[in-house]
Amino acid sequence: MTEDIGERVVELAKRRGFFFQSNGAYGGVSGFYTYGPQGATLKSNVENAWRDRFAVQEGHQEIDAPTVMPEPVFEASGHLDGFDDMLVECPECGESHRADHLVEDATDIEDAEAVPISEVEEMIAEHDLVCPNCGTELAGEPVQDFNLMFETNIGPGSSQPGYLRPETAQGIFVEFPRLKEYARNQLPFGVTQIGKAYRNEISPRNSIIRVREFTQAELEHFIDPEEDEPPLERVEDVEVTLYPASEQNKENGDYVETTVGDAVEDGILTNEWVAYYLGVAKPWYERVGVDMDRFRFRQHLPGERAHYAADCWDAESEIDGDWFELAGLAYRSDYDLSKHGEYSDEEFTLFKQYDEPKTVERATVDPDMSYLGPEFGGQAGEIADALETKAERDRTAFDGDTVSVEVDGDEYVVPAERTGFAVEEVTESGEHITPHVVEPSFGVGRVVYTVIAHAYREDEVDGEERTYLELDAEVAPTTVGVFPLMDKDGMAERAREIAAELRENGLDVTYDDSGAIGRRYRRQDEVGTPFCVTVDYETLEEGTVTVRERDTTEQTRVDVDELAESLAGLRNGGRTFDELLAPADAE
RNA sequence: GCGCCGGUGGUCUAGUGGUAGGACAUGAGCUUCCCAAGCUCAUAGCGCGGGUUCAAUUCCCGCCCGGCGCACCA
Repeated sequence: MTEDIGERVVELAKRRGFFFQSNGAYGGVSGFYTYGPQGATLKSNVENAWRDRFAVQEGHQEIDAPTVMPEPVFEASGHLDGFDDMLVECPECGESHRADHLVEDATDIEDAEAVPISEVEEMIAEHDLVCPNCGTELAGEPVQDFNLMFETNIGPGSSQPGYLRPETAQGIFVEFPRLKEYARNQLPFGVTQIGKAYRNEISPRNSIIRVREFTQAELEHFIDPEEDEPPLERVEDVEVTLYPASEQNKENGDYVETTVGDAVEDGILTNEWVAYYLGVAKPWYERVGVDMDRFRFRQHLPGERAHYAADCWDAESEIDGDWFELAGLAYRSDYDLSKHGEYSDEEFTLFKQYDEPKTVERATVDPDMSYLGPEFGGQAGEIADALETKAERDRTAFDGDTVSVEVDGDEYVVPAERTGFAVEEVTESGEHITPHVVEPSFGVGRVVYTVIAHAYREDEVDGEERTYLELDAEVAPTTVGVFPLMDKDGMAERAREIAAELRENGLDVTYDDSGAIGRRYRRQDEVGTPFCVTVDYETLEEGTVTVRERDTTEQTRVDVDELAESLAGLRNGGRTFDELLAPADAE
C-alpha cells in the first residue's frame, strides 16, 4: 500500500464524491475539477481551520475581492511581463526553448522579454542561433507567446481588457489605500483572503495538484520593516524539517532537523517573519492531517524565486515519493505596494508618526514671479523649480548677491533677494513609508489532496479487506453516521430521531438504513467518518446506543442523553474515544 | 506544445469487423443481524467527429481526455 496512493486516491475521490474532472459530459477540459459532496465539505472544513488559525487567532481581517481585474493592475504587479514567455520550438528534435533566453545569451541584451516577438525572430536569424539540444538552425521558426493569465474583455466591445487574477494577493494589494484606513493607519496589520485564482497552465497534471482554477488562502501581513518584529517566542520551540538552498545544491544534501528558534539563531532562517509563519504553518498542517513524516520546508533556490520575492520557503508534502508545494511563505518586501503606488493614482504609503516630532531646519524659496516672469519669460517656471531644488541641496549658494541655476543647459542668474530664500524651522511629526509584506500563501486543493492521501489506509477486519480514511474529526466531511441495526421494531424511527437530534446540536450526520450493518460501516470508513452510532434493541429498552470508532472499529455504549455532548467532545478534541471506553466512574 | 502509451456501465476490467461479458457498487424484494454474507430481479457502458466497409466498439485519420517523459510552473 505504499505505492500508487495517488492512483487509489483519485479512484476513491471519483467514486465517493471528493473530486472529479469537470464537464465530463462534454469530454472534459484539462485542468478543471469539481469538488463533490464529500470533497466540498472537506475543503470547506480545511478553509475554516485556516481561517481560524491565520485570521481569527492572529487578529487579521478577511476580505473577498473580485477575480477579474483590469489590465493596468497586472502591468503594475509585473504579471504581464513576468509570465509572458516566448518559446521557440526546434524543428528537428521538437524541444522547446525560451527564445528570450537564447537571444540574451547571444547578445548583450539583458531583458529580451521586453523585445517584441518579431524582433526576437529576426535576432534568431541574424545571430544564427541553433537549438541548444541538437544544434539545428532555429532561423525562420516561429516564436510563440505563452500567456499564463486568462484574458477577457470587460463590458461590451474590447475597449477594456481584463484578466482573471493569477493569485488572490493582487485583490488585497490594490485595495491597500482603503484597507489601511480600516486598520486606522496602524502597522502592522494583516488581511486574508480565501478565493479562486486562475492560471492557464500549458500542461495541467497530477489530478488536482496542478490545475487551471484553484483556491488559494493567502495572508498579506503589512509591516514596518524598521520596527515590527514577529512574536517569535510563540513558535520558537516548534520543530521543523528544513531543506535550505545550500543543502539542495550539494550532491547528498541533507535536511536540517531543528526548531524555529534555533534555525533563526543559526542563520538558516534569515527572515524572522518568514520564520514565524513557518512556525505557525507547521502545527496547522499537522492539525488538519498532513503527515509530518512526509512534510518539509524547502527554501527556494535563487533562480527559482518569483519576481517579487526577496526570500521564500515552500511547505512541501510527499506522496508516492514525489514532493510538491503546499504553500509558499514569501517576504515580498515593498515590491507590490511600491509598484501600485507608481502605476496608480493613489498613495500606497502610510503615514508613520514619530515618537517625538522632529524639528528640522529647512531651506525654502519663494521666488518673486513678478520679477522672474518679465525677466526670463517662458523659462521662469523652470527656473523657480531649479531654485527650489538648489535650496534643498546647497543652501550656501544663496549666500552671495546672486544665485545661478542651470535649466536645459543654459545658465540663469537671479538676484538673491528675488529668490525669497529663507531657512525655517519646520516641525515634522512623521513620514510616509511603504510597508513591507510578508505573505503566507496556501493552496487549498493541494492540502485537501494531501490530507486524503496521507489519511488513506488499507487493513483487514475479520479477514475482509477494508479501505478507510483516517481523517481528523475536525476536517472529516461527516462526523457521525447513525444506523438502525435493523429496519424493524421501531429501530429506524428511533435512529432517525437521534440523527435529527445530533444535527440540531451542530454535528454533520449521515443516516443510513440500507443493507447489512457492516456494509454501512465500510461506507462511512471510506469517506473518513470518525464515528458511527448504532441503534439496537438495547436502545429501545435502556436508552443506550453503541458508538463505534473508525480506526480501531472498537465500540462502546453511550447513553442517548449524553450522546450529542460526547460526540461534540470527540470532534473538537476535548475528549478521546479511549475515555469513552473507560468511563470516568472507573476510578 | 512535443514524444510514447492508453480511453468499454458509477468504479475496476474481459473481449470482438456482425454493437458486448464479469466483478464491485447502486436500487427493489427475501433472508440474516454489530463489521462489504447469501439468493432473486432491476438500472447502467464501447470518449467525440470523419473515413474505409454491406456492417466499425474493433481498422485508418483528426480532435478531446488521461498517464509517463521533455518543456513550462511567473
